[in-house]
Amino acid sequence: MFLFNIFNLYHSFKKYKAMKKVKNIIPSCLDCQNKNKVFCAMSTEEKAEVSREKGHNFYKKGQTIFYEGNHSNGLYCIHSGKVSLTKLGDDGKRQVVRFAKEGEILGYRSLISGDSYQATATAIEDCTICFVQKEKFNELIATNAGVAVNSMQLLASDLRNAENKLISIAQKSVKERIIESILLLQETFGFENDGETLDVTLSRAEIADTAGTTTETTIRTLAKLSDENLINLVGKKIKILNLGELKKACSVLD
Amino acid sequence: MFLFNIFNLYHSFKKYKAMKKVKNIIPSCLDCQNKNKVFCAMSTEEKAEVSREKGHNFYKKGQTIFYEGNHSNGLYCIHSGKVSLTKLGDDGKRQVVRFAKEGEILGYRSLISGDSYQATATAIEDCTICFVQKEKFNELIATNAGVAVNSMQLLASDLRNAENKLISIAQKSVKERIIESILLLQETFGFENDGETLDVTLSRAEIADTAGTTTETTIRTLAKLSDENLINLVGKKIKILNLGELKKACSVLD
DNA sequence: AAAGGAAGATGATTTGAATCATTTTCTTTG
DNA sequence: CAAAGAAAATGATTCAAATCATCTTCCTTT
Repeated sequence: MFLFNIFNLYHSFKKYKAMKKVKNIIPSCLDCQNKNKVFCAMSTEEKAEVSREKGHNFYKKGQTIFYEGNHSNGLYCIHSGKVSLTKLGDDGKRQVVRFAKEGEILGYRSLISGDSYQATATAIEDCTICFVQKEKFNELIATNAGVAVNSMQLLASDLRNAENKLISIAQKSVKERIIESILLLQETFGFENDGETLDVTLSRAEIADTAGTTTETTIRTLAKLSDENLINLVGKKIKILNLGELKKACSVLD
Repeated sequence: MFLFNIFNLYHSFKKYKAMKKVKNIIPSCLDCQNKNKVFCAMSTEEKAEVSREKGHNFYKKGQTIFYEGNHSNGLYCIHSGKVSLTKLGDDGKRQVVRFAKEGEILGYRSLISGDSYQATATAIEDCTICFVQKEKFNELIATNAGVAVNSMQLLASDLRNAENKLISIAQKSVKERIIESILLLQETFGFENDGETLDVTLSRAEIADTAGTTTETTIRTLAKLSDENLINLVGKKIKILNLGELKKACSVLD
């Protein structure tokens, strides 16, 4: 009975911690510490105004922020947490298009093109995300050339990444693609304090959807990479043991 | 001897015709008949100015307009002719990223991102292409919001296409991808006067590079599609016999 | 603490497409 | 026109990765 209470207490505590982490107070854009590649061009007044009008929301791990095909009525700016953007193929198979973290914006492209959202955004860990109305963003783009230029540059860089990914998937082996996925995760989310553990947790299936392969093949390939001492697997955590070799192995020098 | 002369004459004539086709006089931007998704926002004065400063060039089929990795110092606007944009994979295999025809602009993305050209542009038939200096384009973007917005929209639409292509290559069979390539060619270049022959001529190898497969597989797959009476092959020319069925066959309903 | 379900792991089998090899057909050019 | 080279076609073989099937481990929930 005593043990049971301890047990319960422990769980309540875990939940409390999780809640606490999520239900942070949202700072206004004025003192948002994230580096943001688009909104950084705003003046203090503009920031204050956006901040006044914006909304925000909490998303637990696994929750969907918006769906591919949904009508787009604004843009999302990640205040904290990590997000995956996926698209569905004709047969329903998921493909990760990119990952995003705090400071990054989602769904801005649809505002520019006037389309509906082109991908589904899902929280891969608990998130706090602000929402800026379509009208506000369009107004900003029209009045602040800096914001417009930054948006264009972001688009251009997303496009470059998409095309590079295209070539990878078209031409590289599964092993190389899985390595690329690991490297992408490293570049996007970096390491934990130990300097070698990737600071994300994905299921094997999610990694498979990133590399464009199946779960089974991903499991086998990760095991192989572990055998080769390039990475180390502890549960869902991936440590990169030899970044240089890993990078070498995914060029064709292999 | 007489016959030989006729023969020579015939060949000279063919060459002359080819030359004539290429060495057209370039109209100024003011009376350029191409519909252009970016420059259409320019005023008459702006057009006149761009026209005064722009250059132009002739490219024979097979010639390269610019190379991936080259420093970008301006943007190309296709006046006539057809172009393929390709990227090289790490192992040197080519991948067609997109096709472009008269009215479309090439290399603008590099100006926006400040990178070097991200793809190689090659004339797939004789071309006349104008060249606008980087400085001029940047000036336009800064002073004409319409041009800026149009550029953004173009970027956004290129990005959407790239991501869709990514999913296709990642998830679809070779047959489906080849059909998609044929459909892409149809959408980009349309039909000849007969309303069924694709108005482009590509080698099997080029189709393979578009679909992300090998030449042999492309040949076999085209033959199969021909057997199924979906297309018809006469030399390098492809006729689409049943557009509806073809579209159906490349969704997974297959 | 136990049950149930999800995720991970592993083996066996199949298969689509690449690769290699050769032949045939077109195109170009001296 | 004939030779040479490129592109297309076809067959045989190999192989990487998907699929199918089963089992284990981990996590959640009651």
